[in-house]
Amino acid sequence: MARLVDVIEEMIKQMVEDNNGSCTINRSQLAEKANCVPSQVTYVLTTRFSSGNGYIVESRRGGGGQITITRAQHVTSDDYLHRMLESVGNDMTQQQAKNLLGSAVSCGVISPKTGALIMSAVSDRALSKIEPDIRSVVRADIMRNAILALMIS
Amino acid sequence: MARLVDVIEEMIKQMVEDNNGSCTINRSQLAEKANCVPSQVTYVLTTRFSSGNGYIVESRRGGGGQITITRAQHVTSDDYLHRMLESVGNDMTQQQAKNLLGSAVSCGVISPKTGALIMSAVSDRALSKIEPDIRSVVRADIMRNAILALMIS
DNA sequence: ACAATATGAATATCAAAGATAGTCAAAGTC
DNA sequence: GACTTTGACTATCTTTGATATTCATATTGT
Repeated sequence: MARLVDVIEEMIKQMVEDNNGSCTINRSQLAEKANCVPSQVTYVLTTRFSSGNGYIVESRRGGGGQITITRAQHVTSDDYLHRMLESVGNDMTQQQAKNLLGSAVSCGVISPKTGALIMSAVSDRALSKIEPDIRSVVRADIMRNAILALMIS
Repeated sequence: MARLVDVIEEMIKQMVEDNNGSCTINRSQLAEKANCVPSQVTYVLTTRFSSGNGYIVESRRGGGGQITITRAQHVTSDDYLHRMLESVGNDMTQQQAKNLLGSAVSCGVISPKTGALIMSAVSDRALSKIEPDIRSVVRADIMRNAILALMIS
């Protein structure tokens, strides 16, 4: 008996592949199709389509709400970014971020401007309201999402 | 299922573009055309045509009342970024961020790539580890820092 | 004629209801 | 013990409608 997670994961991946690397779903509808509660879809998305897995997930609530899943495309020159992504661990200090971005800039993978932009987003200053004990975890999350955005666009 | 907000937003944008960056509407008439209550038009104007989105909305009540929507012309991108920075309040929802960046992209102030990059950094997904009650405050912090980075570089 | 007021015609506001998606913890499964 | 499944509760966005506000014009009192 196939697990629900696997069924839903397959359904979504199918839709993404059938649609040029991106698809938009309605959570409740998909849940009904898969015969499960809506939050199960959310669970699958967070465990199988996280940024670490190479996907970007965007959503909107409210009337006509929807979820869009996009697969990051690995083009040849994205190898560096790919490794960069993998090298982002569970947490990341400001200094680590600076080093990582500095390397990418000096390799010409990203422009100095882009480097400065991302650095500003993960700086201690930008994250000052976050409790110190989870700050570097959030920083890693943001960094991963930023790298994915670079890979996609 | 198209959302009413999207339909009305499109109608207004079309009229603005068809008319050299500015148009004057009659709220009740537009509401009738879109098959909705008049206040829905007001809602669209406040959520999609705010000054943060690069529009100026003026209105008059009473007999012959009307609403004029004008696309603000931002002379320099620096100017635009300045206004953008000012329009970031104490907190910011994901949707607000998306609107703000979308406007900047469509005005050509930032590239789609940069827009996607910043969006990824302030997405709910990137900030999921932050407690919900301060998440939008942190989002605003990051957004402000990112805009500053754009202004500097 | 003039000023004050009443009337009708718009738009603004705000809160309630509706429609989705997210969160989290408890229970279940392997 | 880690992963999955469920569902009650929460957060966010949209839609609707009742009420308030504003403006132009007509009417009235002197």
